[in-house]
Formats: sequence, C-alpha cells, structure tokens
Amino acid sequence: MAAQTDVMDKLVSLCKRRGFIFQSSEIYGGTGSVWDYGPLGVELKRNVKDHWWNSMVRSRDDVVGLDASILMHPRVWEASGHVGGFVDPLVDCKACKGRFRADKLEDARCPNKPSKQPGQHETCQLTEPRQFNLMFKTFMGPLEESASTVYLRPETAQGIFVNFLNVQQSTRQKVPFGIAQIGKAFRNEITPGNFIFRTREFEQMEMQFFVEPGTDMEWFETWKAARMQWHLDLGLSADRLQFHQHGAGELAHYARAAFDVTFDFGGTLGFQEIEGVHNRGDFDLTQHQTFSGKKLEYFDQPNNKRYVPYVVETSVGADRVTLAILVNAYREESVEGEDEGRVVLGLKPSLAPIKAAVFPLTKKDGQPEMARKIVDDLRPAMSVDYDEAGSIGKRYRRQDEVGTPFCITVDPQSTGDDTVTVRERDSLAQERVNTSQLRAYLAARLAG
RNA sequence: GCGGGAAUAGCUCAGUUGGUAGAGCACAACCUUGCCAAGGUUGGGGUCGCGGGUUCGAGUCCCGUUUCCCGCUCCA
Repeated sequence: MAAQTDVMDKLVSLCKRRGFIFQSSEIYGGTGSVWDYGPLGVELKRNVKDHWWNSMVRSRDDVVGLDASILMHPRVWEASGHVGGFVDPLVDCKACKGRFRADKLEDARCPNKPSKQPGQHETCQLTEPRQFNLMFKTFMGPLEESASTVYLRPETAQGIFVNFLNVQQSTRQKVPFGIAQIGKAFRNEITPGNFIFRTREFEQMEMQFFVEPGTDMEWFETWKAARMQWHLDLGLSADRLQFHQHGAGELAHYARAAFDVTFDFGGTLGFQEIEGVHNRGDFDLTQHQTFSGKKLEYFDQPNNKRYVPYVVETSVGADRVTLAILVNAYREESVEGEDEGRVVLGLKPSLAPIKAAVFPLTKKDGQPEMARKIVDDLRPAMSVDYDEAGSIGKRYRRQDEVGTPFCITVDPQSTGDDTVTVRERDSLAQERVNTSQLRAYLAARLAG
C-alpha cells in the first residue's frame, strides 16, 4: 500500500480529474479553503446525506426534520456564547514566531522553550492581543448600520434550539425526541486546509435529542454507540475508526461530556474528528430562555411536571465524512503482468455516484444501439453511464476509479439471446443476466 | 494573521549564462483488436498564478499580490 500522504495527494488529483471536487473560483486563482463538488462529487455527497437522513429521520418515529435559515437574529449568537466565546484573543511572538492564545498565557511571556530558537529568546516580543472572531459578519438590509449586523451561522444547532417548542408542539412529540437538520455553516477558521477536511464553508448533519434531565448520560451512551455504527454502515473500516473522549479542559463551553468519532486519514493527519457526540445539558435552552425572555420548558403531562430538557447532540461534518469515505475507499491493486496497477474506489454500492456503466463490446452489429437501450431502461431506477471509447479493459478501469460497482457489456451473443455480462468491481466476477431481469438483478445487489 | 517552501498543458514534471514553450500520461476523432490499461494515424489544448518593474527582449532577474503545502491556532 502506498504511503498515506500520497493517498491524499492522489485523491485530490483524482477528484479534480474525474469531477468529484474542484477548487472554488479556480480561474481567478482560487479562493481560500472553499471547494465545489463536481458532477460525481455531488452524487456521492448527496448519497451520504440521504443515508444519514434516512437512518436518522425517515426510519425513526422519535426524530423529525427541520431546515432552519442560515441568517438568524443576532441575539441568538449572544445567547449561544458565540459572540463572546468564539473569540480567541491571540498574540504573536516576534522572537520565536510562535502564536499563542492570550487567555492561556500565564504572564506576558512567550512560553516557548529557549532551546527551540537558541539565543533568540532573551526578550519576548509579544504583539498586542488581536481578536479573531470565527463568525462571518454581514448586513441585513441596505444600510450598513451596526443595528443590522447579522452573522452567518457557525453551527446549525441553534436553529434547532430556537425552534424547539415550534417543532414539539406542531408534531406533538413527547420527550425524549430529536430534531435533525442538514445545512451549511460558516467559520472564519484561522488555518483551514487538508483538502475538504477544514473549510470555511461546510455542511453539517446535526441531530439534537431532547431528554429528561437525569437520563442524559444514558442517552449519551446510546447515541455514541449508534453513531459509531452508522460510520461502519457507510463502509468505513473498523480499524480506522476510534472514539476520542474529551478531557475536562478540552470541553467546549456548552458541553457536559463529549465524544468524538475519529477517522484515521493516514499520513500526517492521522486520526481526526468526523463526528461529535455532545451532552449539552440544558445550556442552550436555558440561555435562550434568558436572552429571549420566553419559556422553553417541556410539560410532562402524565407526571405533571415542567422542565427544560437536556440535549444530547450528534453532529457530523458531511464534507469530512465524504472525505473519509474517499480515503477509505481508495486503493491501488497490482495486476499480474502489468506495470501500472488498477485504481479502485471501493465505495459501498449505495454510495457510488454511478451505479452501473453499459458498454458495447464493439461498435458494430447493433451492439451500441442495444447498449443505449439498456441505459434508457435503467436510467429511471439508478444513475448509469454509457461508454464506447477505447478498449473494454480501459473502460472497466475508468469506472473502477470512480467506484462504479457494476459494468454491463453487450457482446455478439447479446443481440441474439438478450443476455449481457455483468461484471462486479471488487471481485471481478462475471455473470450472464437476461436483460429483462437486469433491473431487478441490479436493484437487489445494490441494496446489499 | 506570522515564519518557511512552492506555483509552467486536465495530471506529473522538464525548460541551459534572460532570446519568444516541451515530454509522458490523460482527452477527442478515425483504423485495428474484441471481456480487463499501455496498438496505429491525426488532433485540440498553455497570454508559464495575477499585477507592476528592469531590459532591445522575461517562464527565467527584482518588487507586490493571490493560492497551495508545512508549523503556530482551530475541533464538524
């Protein structure tokens, strides 16, 4: 297996060449840390999001969906702690070129060891603290007055919290229940990078589960296990997934307990968070009660009691999971008698951007026509591709490197007996299937 | 934002002491073969990241800027 750093490089290249992911505004020199999903990438990411939505919302009766707006009332972010808490005062040391959080320095001295830069550390030259607000600011309305300043949401969760009672009352849900949402969030990260791992515009898949205080740690454990299982269901390798528990000093301002699901991206990146499971307690709802002056209590009718629910949050980065899936799926296989191996994206079939590709073995004897007819038959049921250019082996390779699970070939026999060869990406197994049964055959195998 | 490195075709790169841009792969068309890449012929594509400057002349030298990579920091 190639070194993992190479895998990431090769993946960036493959993603561009085959239309998964492009750098934003590339013809203008590119824009820092934002990426565009191309024709294949948008299918892959959509499949990931659909998978999440189906398992989180559609297949459960205790979680309902929401699509809240990106722009919210500015006071939301005061209540959430983002206006105050998301600001990190940073100082630079001109002597050692280090950067530190001003609030974590013991005194006005640079904590770097002198050994790092011998002889240069006699005098610390710390700059004045500067504020890095991680929220994007913009203006609502035509005038740029301070009163009309609004923020692009730095997380989708607050849209759920402020709608808690709307959703609970309109759906008549009873605690415990959850609200799920997929949407964009924006953070002015100081240092973005690592392809689509840390970007300034990104997409979250979040679910806030409202529970009775006292049952929160139980639910926290339940969701922790469920979320790990979800990542395994996507096809991520068990040995590349790990839990990471946050220590006391690591916890975010809102969290009582937190677990990360981390994935091993390999190379210098190593294990990195792709999902967070947080016990947020009643922090958010209580804050919104205080700032809005509106009660955000749940009334437990059978027991005749009122309380502000505790919240267990699961929050996945859609882009990060997509990247993890790509890294996990990428492999190069050496082929006997050939110098150059086969590049394969071993995607789970349900996630693959293209489900099946149809080839005529030759361009003669009505084979292209028959192949196109098969494409037309399959198209309503799945995304399909047609290819007649180059040798048959070359066409298999083209599909292998974008993760297409099935290739269907029309050969001279096909036009006579209406059967085609179905070739499977991973096993390279071939099977003869009658065209009248092709759709059902593929549907069954794609579901597995 | 600070420090270090880099930017030439879709990709990986070459380009001599400054003289007007090349290779392999990829892509397109046709021929050949016909079930697992690399056969033949032809072709498209680059104002050398962008903007200034020096020079008769800049991919090459100087300045600025943008983007990317590695650290500091971030945590979906």
